[in-house]
Amino acid sequence: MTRPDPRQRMIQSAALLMREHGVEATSFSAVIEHSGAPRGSIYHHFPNGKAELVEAATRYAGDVIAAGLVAALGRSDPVAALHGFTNAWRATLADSDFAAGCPVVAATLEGDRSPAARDAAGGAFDRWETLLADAIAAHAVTPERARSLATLVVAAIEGAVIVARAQRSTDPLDRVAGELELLLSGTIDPAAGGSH
Amino acid sequence: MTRPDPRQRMIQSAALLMREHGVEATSFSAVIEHSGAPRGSIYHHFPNGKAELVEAATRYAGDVIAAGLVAALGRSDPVAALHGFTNAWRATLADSDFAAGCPVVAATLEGDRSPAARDAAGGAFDRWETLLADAIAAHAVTPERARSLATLVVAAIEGAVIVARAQRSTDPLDRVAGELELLLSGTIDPAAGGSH
DNA sequence: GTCTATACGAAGATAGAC
DNA sequence: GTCTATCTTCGTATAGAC
Repeated sequence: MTRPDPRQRMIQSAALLMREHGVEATSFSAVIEHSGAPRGSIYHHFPNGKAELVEAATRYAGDVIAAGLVAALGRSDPVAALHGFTNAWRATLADSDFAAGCPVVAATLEGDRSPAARDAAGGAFDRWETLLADAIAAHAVTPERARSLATLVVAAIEGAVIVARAQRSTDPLDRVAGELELLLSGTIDPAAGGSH
Repeated sequence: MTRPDPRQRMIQSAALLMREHGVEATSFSAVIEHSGAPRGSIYHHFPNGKAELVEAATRYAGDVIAAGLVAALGRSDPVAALHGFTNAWRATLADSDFAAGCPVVAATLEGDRSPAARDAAGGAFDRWETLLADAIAAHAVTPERARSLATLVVAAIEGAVIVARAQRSTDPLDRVAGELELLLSGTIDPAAGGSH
């Protein structure tokens, strides 16, 4: 358990701050303070400045969530994995008093000044969709249908997290999760695809 | 067709700028320039400064979309109304080169410094959900189910718009719209509720 | 209601020492 | 790799004249 290098800590801190306060409000000062990284080395680690940090943080967040998806889909069927994911979001919302959202969404919304970060966000969404779509397609669903179901799941959960933050309640997420699980369990064939 | 007063023009401009650049990047200078409103009267019209402007813009955007929902649901069934709405979003995305999103979402994400705006966003989401839920419940669906379907629709569309912006493509929105229409048309009873 | 001028702070970024 | 100092720009907000 070696301590991660400053660069990595800054990236993690940036992702955490972005998901709570947005990209614009995630200043270098805030990242320095949160990560405990040395002040003087920002432009050593990120020569292109903030745009580079934001892009790296977006990519990092995308990777973390993708890894979670891979793990969840590897040990259970899509419906159970979805259930676990919405549970994790519930915990994140409650633990942060509804301040924390998704860093990838933050990068998308303020992406007009960081095209690279926005593209990284688009790539992250695509990877999540593909992971989900492949898992769904393994259960006797056509690839096209699996893809549109996967997009719906990703979009609906991201949207539900936003509504939940605005209303300071997990109820919207609960309702969305219920509908998604109902739809998914009614569409896929539980018998197929089971390598579990 | 009288020209709206400066205050109203500033509110509209703020909403337009917020949906493209976010709350933080919507500066007074930008609002002044976009609206053509007089510089010196900002704090005359908005004594509480930017927080007040952002709250007003969020409320305004919520009202505009709610009015659109009322109109669409008044002249057609929920499925057709949904179709019209996603079409409108497609146009907004394409016309803005995928820069424009939803001002209410923007207010939610950067709502840690404008609690009033965030609350207005939560209220807007709730009204949209209620409008949709009532319309769905009129078609032989239980109120609880109608509510969760309505939340899913709102969340999924907002999420799809975000994914579409990140990927600079309307495809995600197309897939989500297709799934939502399929789900909705398969759940509601077209014969019921028809005052059309 | 609208103007100009200005105070004040914070942000991103650069330069040069160590 | 990390430090400090500094430049520049831009933001919100206020004061006081018209």
